[in-house]
Amino acid sequence: MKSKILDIFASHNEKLISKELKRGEILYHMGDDPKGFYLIQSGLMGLFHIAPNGKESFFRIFAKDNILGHRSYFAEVSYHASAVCLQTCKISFLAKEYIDEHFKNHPEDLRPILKRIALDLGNAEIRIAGLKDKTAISRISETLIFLKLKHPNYSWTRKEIAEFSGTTVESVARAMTQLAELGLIEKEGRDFHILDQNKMMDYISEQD
Amino acid sequence: MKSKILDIFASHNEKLISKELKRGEILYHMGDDPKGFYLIQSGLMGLFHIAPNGKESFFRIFAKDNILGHRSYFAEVSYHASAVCLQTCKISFLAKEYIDEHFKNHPEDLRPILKRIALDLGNAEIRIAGLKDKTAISRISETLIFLKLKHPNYSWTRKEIAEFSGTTVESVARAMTQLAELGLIEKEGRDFHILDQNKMMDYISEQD
DNA sequence: CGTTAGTTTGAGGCAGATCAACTTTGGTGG
DNA sequence: CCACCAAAGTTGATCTGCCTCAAACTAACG
Repeated sequence: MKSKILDIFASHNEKLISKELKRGEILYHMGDDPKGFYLIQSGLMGLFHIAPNGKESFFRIFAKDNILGHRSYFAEVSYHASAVCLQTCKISFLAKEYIDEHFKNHPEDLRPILKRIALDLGNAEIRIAGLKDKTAISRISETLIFLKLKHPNYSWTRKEIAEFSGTTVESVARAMTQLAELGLIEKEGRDFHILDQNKMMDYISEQD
Repeated sequence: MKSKILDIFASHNEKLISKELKRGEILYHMGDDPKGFYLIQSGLMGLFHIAPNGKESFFRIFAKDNILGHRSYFAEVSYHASAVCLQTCKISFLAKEYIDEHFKNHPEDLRPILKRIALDLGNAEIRIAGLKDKTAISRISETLIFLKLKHPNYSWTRKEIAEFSGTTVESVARAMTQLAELGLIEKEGRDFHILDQNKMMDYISEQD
C-alpha cells in the first residue's frame, strides 16, 4: 500500500518542478522557510544539522517515494536542518499553495504523514536516550545495521556513520575493525557487509 | 486560540474516565499498547525512558490541557516511554474507539496534532545535535531556562534537570553553583530563579 | 598512475561520569 | 510547633571512554 502522498504529486503533474541534484548539493538550508514539498523520484538524500562549531549531526534518510520538507511545513517553522544529496537525485517540487489546497480538500491524507512523523519522533527520542545510556560501539553497530539494511547498495562513508551514531570518524573506524575481527561484519574496500545480524544484536546488548 | 483537541474530550463528556495521580505514580509504562488519549485537567506529568542499565531520560513535559498518549496512537506502536506524575494530577481518559470515530468524522482535527508532533520532532532532533555539540553546562543552562519558564511554580529537582539535559545530578549541582556565582541564577532552598535570561543565553553561546 | 578524499592507527588529553562522604532541606508525626 | 530524618543536594577525588590531534596509508576516479 503506497502512501497517498504520492497521489498529491501525481494529480498536480503539470505543476511540478523537476530538479536534479548531485552528491553534495543542497536542496534546502537550515533556517530557510519551507516553500513546498519535495518528492524524491530516485537517489538518496540526508537531513543534516550543522552546529556553530562545525559539528554535524545526521538526522534522517530519504529515498525514492519519500517526501522532504513536510515537518517544517506542518510545524510552521523554518527548516531546522539542511537537506543534502548523498546520491544523484531526481526530485519533484510542489509549491505550498497546492499543498494547502490539497489538505483543505483531503484532510484525511494528513493521517499517513502524521503516522510517519509520530514514528520519527519516537525514533529521535530513542536516539536521545541511546546517546546517554549506550556505548559508542553499540550505537555504531546499531547504525551499521540500520543504514545498511535500509540502503544495501549505497556505500556509507565513515563520516556519515559517525554523524548518524553521534560519534567520530575515528571511533567508527576502530569499531568497524573490531567488528570485522569478531566476524560480525566484513569490510570490502570502503564498503562493508553485515555477516551476522543476530550475533551483532547480541553483541550490542552485551555492551552495558 | 485553544486546540480543538479539547473539544473531542468536551463532546464525549459522559464517556470520560477520571483519574487522579500523585507524584511518582505512573499513568502508563513503556511497552504498553495505547488504549486511548489522556487529557491533563491539572497537575504536571513527565515522559521518561528507562534504559536496561537504569539510566533515565526525560523526554517531554505535559501540563493542563495537554494530551498524552497521542504519539503512539498515531504511530500505531506501543509506548516508547513511561508517563510519570510530577505533581498531583487530575486526568481524563478517552478510549480509542471514540478517538477513531472522531477523526474519521473530523479529519481536519488531525492538523493541530500534526503540528504539535512536528514541533516535538524538531525539538528532539535539536536535542540530539546538542548532546554532541554543546557542553554539559550549556545544556544544563538551556534546560534551566526551558523548564523554569514553562513551569515557574514547580520546583524542578536536580535529577529531573539532569535527565532532561542528558547529564548527571552532580554535574547539575556544580553547574548551578557556578551559574549562581555568575549572578545568572539564584538558588532558594531546593528551588531556583533565573535572574538574567539574556546574560544566560549569551553565556550559553560562549560555551563552544 | 597521480591526486585527493576517505580511512586507519597511535598517542595523549580532558570533559564529565562515577564513587564517596558530608550537608541541607523540608515534610511529618509526636 | 519543633525535633527528627529520609530524601535531596553539594563537594571533592578519582577514573575513563571517547574525542582530538597527528601521521601514514589506500581506495577510487579522472
